[in-house]
This record gives sequence, structure tokens and C-alpha cells, in this order.
Amino acid sequence: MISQEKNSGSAATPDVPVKIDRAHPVTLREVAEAAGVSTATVSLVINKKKNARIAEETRERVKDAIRHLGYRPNAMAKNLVSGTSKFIGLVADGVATTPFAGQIIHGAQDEAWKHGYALLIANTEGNLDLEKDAIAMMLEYKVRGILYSTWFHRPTDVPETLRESDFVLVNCFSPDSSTSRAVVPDEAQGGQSATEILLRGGHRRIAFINTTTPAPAKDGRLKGYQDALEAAGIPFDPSLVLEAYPDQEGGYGATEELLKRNVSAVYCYNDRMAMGLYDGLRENGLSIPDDIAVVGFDNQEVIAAHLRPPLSTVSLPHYELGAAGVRMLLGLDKSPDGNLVKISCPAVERASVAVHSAA
Amino acid sequence: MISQEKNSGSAATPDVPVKIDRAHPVTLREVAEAAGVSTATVSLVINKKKNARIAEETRERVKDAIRHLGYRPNAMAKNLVSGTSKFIGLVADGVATTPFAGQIIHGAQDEAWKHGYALLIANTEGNLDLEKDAIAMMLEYKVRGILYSTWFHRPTDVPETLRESDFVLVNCFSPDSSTSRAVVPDEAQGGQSATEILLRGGHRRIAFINTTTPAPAKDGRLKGYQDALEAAGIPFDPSLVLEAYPDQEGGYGATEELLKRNVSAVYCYNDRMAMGLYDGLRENGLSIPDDIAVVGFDNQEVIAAHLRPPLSTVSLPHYELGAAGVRMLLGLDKSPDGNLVKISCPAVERASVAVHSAA
DNA sequence: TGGATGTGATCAAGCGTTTTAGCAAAATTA
DNA sequence: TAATTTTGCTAAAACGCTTGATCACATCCA
Repeated sequence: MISQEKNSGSAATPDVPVKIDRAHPVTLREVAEAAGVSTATVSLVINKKKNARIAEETRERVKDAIRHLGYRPNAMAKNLVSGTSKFIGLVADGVATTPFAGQIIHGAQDEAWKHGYALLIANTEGNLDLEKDAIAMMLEYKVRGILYSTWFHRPTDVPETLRESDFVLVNCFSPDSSTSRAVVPDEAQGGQSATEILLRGGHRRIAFINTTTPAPAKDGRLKGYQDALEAAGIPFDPSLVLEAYPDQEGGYGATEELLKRNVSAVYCYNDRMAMGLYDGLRENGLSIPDDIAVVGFDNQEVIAAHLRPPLSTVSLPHYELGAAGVRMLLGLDKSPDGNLVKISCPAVERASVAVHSAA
Repeated sequence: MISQEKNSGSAATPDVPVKIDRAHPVTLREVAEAAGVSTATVSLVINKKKNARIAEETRERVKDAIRHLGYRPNAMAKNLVSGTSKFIGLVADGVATTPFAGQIIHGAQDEAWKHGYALLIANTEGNLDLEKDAIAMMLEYKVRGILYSTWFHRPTDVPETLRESDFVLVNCFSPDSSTSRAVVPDEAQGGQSATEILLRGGHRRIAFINTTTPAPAKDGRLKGYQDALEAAGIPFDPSLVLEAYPDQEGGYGATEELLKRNVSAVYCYNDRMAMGLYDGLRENGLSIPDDIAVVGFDNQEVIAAHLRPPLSTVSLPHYELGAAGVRMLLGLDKSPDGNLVKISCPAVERASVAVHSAA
């Protein structure tokens, strides 16, 4: 009332900084009173309703009042009316364990934001009770849908409560693919790309150090290796496939066996193995890429980009997984190809494979 | 009505799996009707109100109805009434750039959850418009407060809108510390711990390769180095402090200068420099830790734990920063020590420093 | 001049909860 | 037996917003 009288005379209310009373936020009604209109009118102005008929003069008056009072809409009230929130839930089983999960979050967050959604995240660290609570919380907040993600690519059971909402599996998949949508990395294509880097480098005799741990990645990356060889007309030689534990020690430990194979290039199951292999090769007086070329998998920046020489590898597209998960959830990707989307793993070429001088 | 009649006879309604109609979620009123009571009663039962007088028999009837119908409270409605949500906002300037930010999120998430809060995150990647929108969104959702975090420790300006809510700076601080609370890593203590690892290893002549980039970490880590020396009664020799760009190349490039200093140990500004230094030393035929001992800073797992030999270093407590931020926000830490809390950086000893055999 | 059309804004119902005040019946006391 | 207290439950007013139905008035066309 008071401020209305004070300002009703001047057309352009100065954009004064506002004293904010946090205890009692400004409401629609107060704005309406200040502007001398009904709450309905204010609502229409705020939401820029297309076919709302509001005089330009009134519109300005309302906007001034809003600025003047420092009004913030109450999203809770808004959502109550609309019945659905602008949230997308993301439950992850391990933010802690790895830098990877962060990228899924990041991709999901960016894409969600692009479409006006905010991310509600929960980290369960594998704890099933926590997971149940997290999903319940998200359901109570009437999220638009839930992204259920794992930190490494694997099959997973779909928690029952997840089905109370729209959901998409990210970096994991259900054995029963008919009742759930999922987004996963294309391991086979990645393995093929990795191998192709070496083929392009002129190598014909290429070893593959696979992991000992069973996983979709183990099979996929091997298949990609075989596919690439086949496409290049090189017969697959099983004796060139070694196996080791997928870490630095594993790679280091595989050196000796590898050297017996007399190859000119190696494709490692992951970057950490490659890192260990670097040490092993060096100790044997071999230089990379001249004596032996190496590619990894994962593109773990901190490792791959900073080894000497920098490691050629293939990216696990975690950012893209998150983003694609959101798109799938919102039905934005016109993917007629069913419930499982595979995201490609792009090659990242660095100096661990020499450029091929025409043979 | 129908289901009420069906069940009103039997005391214990079997816990039947429920057909869930996602289009029209079950409401309090429906539960009330099914149980033959008022919504008030149902609400009272759900919230286990202490001084509500409800007959045990009624209570059970309501609980049955809830289970039976698969009722989920609507958090929006709840919050509308209470005027405040159970959200804590986290705005980060770079989830992408580094594995670190993920840890802040993780710590914040765990601690928030512990107190019944959910995390609403926004990644601004340094974009100010995005940041403004993100904060606005959080304010509209009536978050309990906002954690404003940066991916590396630095001074920052506090966005105006942030002040419309409770907030805590995490991993950053305002030049004007009187108007804002902040949680940061204790760089000086960390630098001291790092140096002490070497001192305990029996080293007296210790070089420090600092960064060339100005930052609180640069000053703090140097101060810690000096403090440790002083405490050990070793005079500070400025010529033992080198500077290089804080990455692998920088560390590698500093090798030559370092070797001129004739030291038995080096403390590097960060793990990436140490990683480069490893290469440089190796090329010079020096072995770690026998010829020269090395410690880093940051404890970037993928690097530090997997170098050969594994790198002794000091942890940047990102998880703790996030958790402490939440505690500070909620006023749970009885920290009488003002607006700035420093979190300690614990030493992580590995094999890059030999154990001291009594001199 | 009067019906039709268009314009600018308001009314009021409703979204799903919580919560206070209060009512009726049962239990207790005097 | 009557007065009082206790017990069990409900009515109804918020909370802050959206939206379809309406209304008063001005303009237009014939």
C-alpha cells in the first residue's frame, strides 16, 4: 500500500536495491497489491502467457513492483499446481570411487539444465538402503524421471521402486532389456577404434592385454580388437591376447610375457595398465613409440595426457552418457533403435603411436 | 470406498503389491477415504506426531491403507506448508575440469543426507549467467542454504543474489571475510606436513619446487615448508626454492635446475609436477627414493598411488570440505573461531621417501 | 441504435499437505 | 448422578500459485 502510493506517480520506478527480509519472502499477493492489480494478473505477466491480454502499461507496473520488492516465485507452490516438478533425479553408486562418475553428473546436469530441469543427486555408494531412501525422496519430489547410474559399465538389477517413475539406466543395463531403457558405452566400437589407431600406424602384429575381470568391457573390447583385425585382413591370433589385472601393477607385470610375443604394438584394456606397461617397457630399454607402440582405453586424463610420451587411447564418453540419459528420459532422441543406446567411444590420438610413414 | 469395504473386516490387510497409476498419484485424501478417517488423522499418523491422540486400531488401519494404495507423500505440498524445503544447493564452477569437484559434491551429499537434506547441484563451469540462473533456481526452491564452491582454492567474489539465502563458500573465500563464512584447506599445515615427511626421512637439505602461478596454495605451501624447517632448526635457504609451471612438463623441466642444488629430497607443489620430475630424475639415472626422495601435494589418486614408486604426498581434503561446508551451513559445528574454517591436509606416506634408519 | 466482437482484468476453485481449535463420547472423579 | 477430564478424531484455514470462467467496458459494423 505505502510503496504503491509512493511510486504510482513515476512511470519508471528506479531499480533500487531491495532490503530482503529472509524470514518473510515476498509473495505474489504482495506484488499484486503493490502494483494495484490482482494476483492473477501478476501471474500472467510473470509467465508471459501468450494469449493473456494485459495492457503494456499494466505489464510495466507489475514488472516494476516485482523488481522493487525483489520478488522470487515459490517453486514449491508452482509445482504443487502443475503436479510435476522440474527435477530430474540422478542416483549414482559411486561418486567417490572415481573421477568418472563426476562426468556423468556433469553431462546430465548440462543437458537437464538446457531443458529447464535441475538435477537432484544422490550417492548411494552401493548401499541398498540408502538407495531406496534416495529413490523414495525423488519420487516424493515428483521428479520428472530418474537416471540410475553405475560407475563402471555393468549389468544391474532394477530396484522395484524405480519403476514408480520414468527412469533410464546409465552406464549399466538390465538383463531384461524389454522393460527398461539404458545408455551404455559402445565397448566394441571403442576396441575397434583403439586397434585401428595401431593399424593406421602401420602395425600388423598387435597384442591385446585384456583384463582378467569379467565385464561387458572385457568382451566388448576384445570383440572390437577382432573386428578391426578382420577388417584389415589380419587373421586373429589368440596367442596375442594376454590377460592381467586391470591396474598399473597388472600392466607392469604383463611386460615379460608380452615381449615374448614379438609384437610391434600393444592395445591395453585400460590406461592404468598402459601406465604400468610403460614402466615395464622402459626397464627393458624399449622406447615408446619407436620400439613398441601403445594404446590404452578410458582416456583417464590425468594419466593418459601426462605420461611420457602422452598415451593414445579411446575415451569412455561419460559426459555423453549422462547427457544422452537425460535426452532419452525426456524423449528427445528420436532413437527408433529400441531400449538400448550405445554411445561411441572416440579415439584420442597422442604420441604413443608413431605416424605411419608410407611403407 | 470399495476397497474400504473389502478390507474393513480383516485386521491385517495383506501387503499386496500395488498397481501404480503414474498419471494420478495417490493422495492423502484417498488414503483417508480408504481408511475411513479424515486427512488430518492420516497426516498425524504419517508424521508420528508425539502428542497426537490416535487409537492404536485406527493407526493400523491407516498404515494398512497407505501400504495398500502405495501412497507417497507429495513433498511439494509439504514444503509449501512448511515454507522451507529440505534442499541444500551446491553450485560448483567446475565439475568437469577435475576429479576434485566430485569429491566436494560427495562429501556435501553424504553430510546433507545425514541430516535429512537432499543436494540440488548446479555446475556453472565459470559462466556467470548460468551461475545467476542456478542461484535463482535454488532460491525459488527455497533451499535451506547454498554451498558455493570452486574447483581450486582461491579468493572469489560473492554473487549478490547469493546473499538472499544462507550460504557458505567452499574451497574459496571472500576478500571481505566479515560478511561470509567459508571452508578452505589448510595449505600451510599441508606444506608443513609434506616437508615433515622428508625431515622424518632424515633429509636436511630439501628443495621446494613451487608453482609460478599466484594462488593461496602457492603462499601457503611455501609457508608450511618454512615452518617445518624452522621447527627442525634448519635455516631457510631461498636458493632451494625453485618455481615451475604446476604440471607434468613443469616438473620435468625443473629437473636440471634441481640437480644443481645438490639436495637429497624434493617437495613438489603438486603431484603432477612430481610425476614429471620422476621422468626427469630417471633420465638422469637417479633412483627414487635412494638417490633422491620426493613428496608431492594433492594426493591425486590416479597419479600418486600408481607411480613407481608410489608417491608420498598430502591430501587435499575435498570430501571433508564438502561435508564441513554443510555442517557450517546448518550450524552444526560449534566453531567459535569465526567465519573461516581451515580443514587439515593429512599426509599420505608411500614409497617415494625411504624410512629413516637412525643416523 | 443495437448486436457482435475485442480488450483488460478479476474471481474463485483447486493443487496436497499441515495444524490449530474444537467437538462428541468415554472415562474418571466427587 | 453430575461435573470434570481424557481420549479420539474432524473441520477448516492456511501455504503461494495457476487457470478457466466471467465480467465490465470500449469499439466496431451494419
